[in-house]
Amino acid sequence: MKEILTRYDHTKEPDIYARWEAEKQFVPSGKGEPYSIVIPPPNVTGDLHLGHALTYGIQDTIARHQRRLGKDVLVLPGMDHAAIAVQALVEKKIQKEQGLSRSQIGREKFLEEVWVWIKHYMPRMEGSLKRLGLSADWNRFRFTMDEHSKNAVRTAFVRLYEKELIYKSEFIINWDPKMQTTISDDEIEHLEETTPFYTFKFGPFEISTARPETKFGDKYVVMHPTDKRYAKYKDGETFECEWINGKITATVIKDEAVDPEFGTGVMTITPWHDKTDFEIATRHKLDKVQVIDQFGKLLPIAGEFAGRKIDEARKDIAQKLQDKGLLVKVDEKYRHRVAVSYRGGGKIEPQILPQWFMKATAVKEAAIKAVKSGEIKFTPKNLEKLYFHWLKNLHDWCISRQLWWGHEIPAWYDEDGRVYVADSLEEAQKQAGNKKLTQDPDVLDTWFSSGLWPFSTLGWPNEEAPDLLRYFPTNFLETAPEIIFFWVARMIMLSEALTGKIPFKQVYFHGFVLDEKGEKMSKSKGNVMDPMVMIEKYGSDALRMSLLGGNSPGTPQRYTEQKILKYRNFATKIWNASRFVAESTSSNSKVKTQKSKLDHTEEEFFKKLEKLEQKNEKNFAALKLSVALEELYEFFWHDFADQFLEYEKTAIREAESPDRVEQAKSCLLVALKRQLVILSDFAPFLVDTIEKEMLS
RNA sequence: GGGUGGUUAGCUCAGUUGGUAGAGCACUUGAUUUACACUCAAGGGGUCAGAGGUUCGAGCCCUCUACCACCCACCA
Repeated sequence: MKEILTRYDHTKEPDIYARWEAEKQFVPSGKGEPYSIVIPPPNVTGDLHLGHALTYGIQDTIARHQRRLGKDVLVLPGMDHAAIAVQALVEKKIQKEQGLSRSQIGREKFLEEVWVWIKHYMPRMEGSLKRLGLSADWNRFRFTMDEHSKNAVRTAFVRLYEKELIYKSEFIINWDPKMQTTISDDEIEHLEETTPFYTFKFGPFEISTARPETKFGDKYVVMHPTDKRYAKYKDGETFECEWINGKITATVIKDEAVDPEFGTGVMTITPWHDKTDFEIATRHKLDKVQVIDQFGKLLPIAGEFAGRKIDEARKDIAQKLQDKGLLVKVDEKYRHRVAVSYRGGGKIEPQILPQWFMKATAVKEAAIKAVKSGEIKFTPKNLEKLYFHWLKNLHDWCISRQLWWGHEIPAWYDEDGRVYVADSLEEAQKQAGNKKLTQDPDVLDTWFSSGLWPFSTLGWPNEEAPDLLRYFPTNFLETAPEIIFFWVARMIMLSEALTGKIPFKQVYFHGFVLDEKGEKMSKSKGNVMDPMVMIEKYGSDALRMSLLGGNSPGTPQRYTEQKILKYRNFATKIWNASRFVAESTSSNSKVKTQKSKLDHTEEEFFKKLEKLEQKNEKNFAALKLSVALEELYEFFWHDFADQFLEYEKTAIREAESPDRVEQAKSCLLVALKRQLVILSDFAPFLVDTIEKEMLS
């Protein structure tokens, strides 16, 4: 036998993966009980981060375990076009490289640039996923913007429209003036800000606002119906009132949305630019007036301020009100939250615009039931509460985006503005006769196509697609709790609406991977740890085990290189214990254990090993991967390597009969092999190498 | 304002049918012609956030309090 190194050489891992692929190890056999995982497609926004390494590590560990149990395992890989995220990055890129904005470059050219981006990053990311050891069937790879996905999206849109679950309507939406698009409520984050808070006279009332620049069109003054201070003012009553640009006629409105405790308990409303105000105005059928345009500039209604940017005009407007003697007081240190686009970073300005919506009410009951009934299980279970809470308060989902990169909306308009929804222009033309049609310029929210992912990847809308029949609903979905609403809930809703089935049976949520200070890793903070660099340094298995071990589902973990060291050392330990067993048993290939001959120590050891195997299976069934790994670590290192192996080593050296030596060797070999089986879920590269180099 | 999770060794964290407190790192002492120094052996270090309750028995179940983290919400 050739000399074996004292270290596991992880640099050969890519070759091992290539061999696995060549041997078609990850192509489902089609035999046995099906077990399917459709991976959460990473955004094609760049390189993978540690969260990806964690999620795919969990999925692959589960997949390998199921495969080892004899199931017909499909792991379907794919990637997401990430409409707004990728568009923002490409816009930044062409701005930097060519000094051009997207409008300067034009839609067609811009999309070419996007594809250049995609084609650059997609292969890199595929390589990374393979480097993580993800045992996926790459023949079934899907991209959310490939032809198949496009077809699925069009079909879904048309069907939902026909079921009246999708509609177009004017509604108050979140407008991002920076990206020039609508975004959904979930794409907003709230940042605290200190800003002056003004109180003005408004007729007989005093009203407070942080945003005087929106107040030009205000002509309704609203208070709580039971507020005694204003009992003498009747709902619908009008009065003359001096305001920014002269006299106006204002109307009193009573509505429960007003908090009597806040400020003066009276407010004026700006329905075009505020959600609450919009709702009040809608309830009372009031006029809605636009004051700010899509670029964040004031419209002619602002009189002398027209054309000015809102932020700049604010102080001057307040000054004018003060000059007119309408200012009561200013609180300079008012803290409030501003809505900011999560992706683009622009300040959100609500606007009323015609947009496409998906109705929530009709499918949310089914989505609640799917989880309540236990058809879909969440791990950790407490996230079910979060899910129910969100669904209960769910409102319609704005699915159109004024972007260029994304799925085109399959809707066409004739010259009179009539809409035709169809899965192709030809079909739309059939409905429209000989009228000239133009397609809706908007694209769909990226989560619309992601929401179809578990079934669109398996062949839907072809309901006879073999993969769909065999592997849907899928068994396991692994993702981060932060996208429980964006993604998990929407997949469940869309699946119920389009297939009548649940999309998956088990959802497993991992926690955030944080830096050593407990802070989120981000490029701007410079605390990002690149999984590929860690793999270069320590090997893929060490990285995987370090992410899986020592934490529990849904809870965040602080992560340092030290943690990888622990498992890199574990890998070395396994390597050397195996090396010792292999080298000492190589002379006699026909080793076997005969239970009758086992001595007490051996018997106890094997009893304990059997217990470990049982516990391992139980832990996997309960999705306690961390516990399973830690138990394995303890057992292998301390029970096996430190004690049992030492015991047999002594026996081999000091034994008086050859039989005793044989027995010791066979015990070691059997014990090692059984442990390697369990280990192969967590450390596939290492175990494969040991088997190939030492035990074949 | 509402919700969820957390508080266990110096640090980072595990720990479910409730049964004498665990790991990694760090620390102390020792070992070595060694499978492995990415090692081994021995050891120090914990009123498991605080208070109360249930129980023969509580890190674990219940109640309250404190602090931390995250999420949600229309406070103009």
